[in-house]
Amino acid sequence: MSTLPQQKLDEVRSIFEAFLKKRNKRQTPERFSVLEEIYKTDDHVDADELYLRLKQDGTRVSRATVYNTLELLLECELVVRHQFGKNQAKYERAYSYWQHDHLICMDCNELFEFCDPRLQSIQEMVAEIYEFEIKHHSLNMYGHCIRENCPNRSSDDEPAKAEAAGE
Amino acid sequence: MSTLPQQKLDEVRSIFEAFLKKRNKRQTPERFSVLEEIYKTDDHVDADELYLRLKQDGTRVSRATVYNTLELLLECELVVRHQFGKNQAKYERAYSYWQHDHLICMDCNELFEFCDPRLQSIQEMVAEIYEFEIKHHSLNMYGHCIRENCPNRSSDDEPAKAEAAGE
DNA sequence: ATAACTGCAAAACATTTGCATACAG
DNA sequence: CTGTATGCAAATGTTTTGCAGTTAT
Repeated sequence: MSTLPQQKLDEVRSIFEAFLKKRNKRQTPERFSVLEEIYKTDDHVDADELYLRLKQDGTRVSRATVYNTLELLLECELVVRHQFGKNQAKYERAYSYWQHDHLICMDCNELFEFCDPRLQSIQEMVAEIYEFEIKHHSLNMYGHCIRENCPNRSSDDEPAKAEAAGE
Repeated sequence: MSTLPQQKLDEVRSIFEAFLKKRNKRQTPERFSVLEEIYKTDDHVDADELYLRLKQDGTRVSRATVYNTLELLLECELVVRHQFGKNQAKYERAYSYWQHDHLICMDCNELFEFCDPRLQSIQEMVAEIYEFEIKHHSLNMYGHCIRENCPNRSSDDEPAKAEAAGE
């Protein structure tokens, strides 16, 4: 799933071209570099990581251009942005991939993707009740995984809840 | 729902006291000021807003202390933090309030709270499948509300999707 | 008393912006 | 050619940190 068939890459590229043309935006090599870099993997990358990867690949783009291009890619829905609790957005390719939700281990930060059709029903019901046109949603579940090598194992850092109102 | 009965405030306060004692932390007036300020309303406030409100109420606390105290309040689960797409966290009182999810209008930023029991089932199923102990989740739905006075009405800013792969 | 907490200001970090230069149309 | 996009560096906005002074225990 990590690498993408050339055909899909071409599709994605032409979607972006069409979008830029429609908006009277220029088709600069930097923009296509950013697009291709983000479509190279199925990672959830942040803007700086993307900048560094591009640099490492020998593509000279500035951070400003990376941010700028990501904004365009969000607008044409070729990329989605996630906010996983930190103040740093993560970006992920979106074309022809299932819309999924996320499960995050708070110990090792491992990230899993899942999908449950009931969310669609919930979304529709909420839309109807509140008279909204819902465009998208973001569902993240946070917890502890049970992996052997997960820092969870050494849980001296116990949640220390407040179940003691009258202690 | 905005104002809180004194009894609940006392409960919340003693939960915090117990938590601080358990952690060998000091019970400073600043910490209780922050707690009380956030429990005064059902708003979703950011750290700076909280700082300003405290200042206006005549309580002298620094931003650093606000952030610091919010961290403690998150740990004892008296407060929850939300990341609504922007890079600024919002905080909300949590004790004795229903765990709810959010519906956000992308035009006017109006925020609605909802709750659907199916989410609980989804959470349990995901926990079982991925062998996770899920602690909490965050579900936000984004869209357009249908209110008369919502900036949505003047939608010249149409999504401009990329449905034209072969244009 | 004394170790932890506070306020302040500076630092860190992510993101945005302004402006001179480069280049797509 | 022309105006838009780029790169750079400086600005912004949020959160964190270091340190001297203060205070709860």
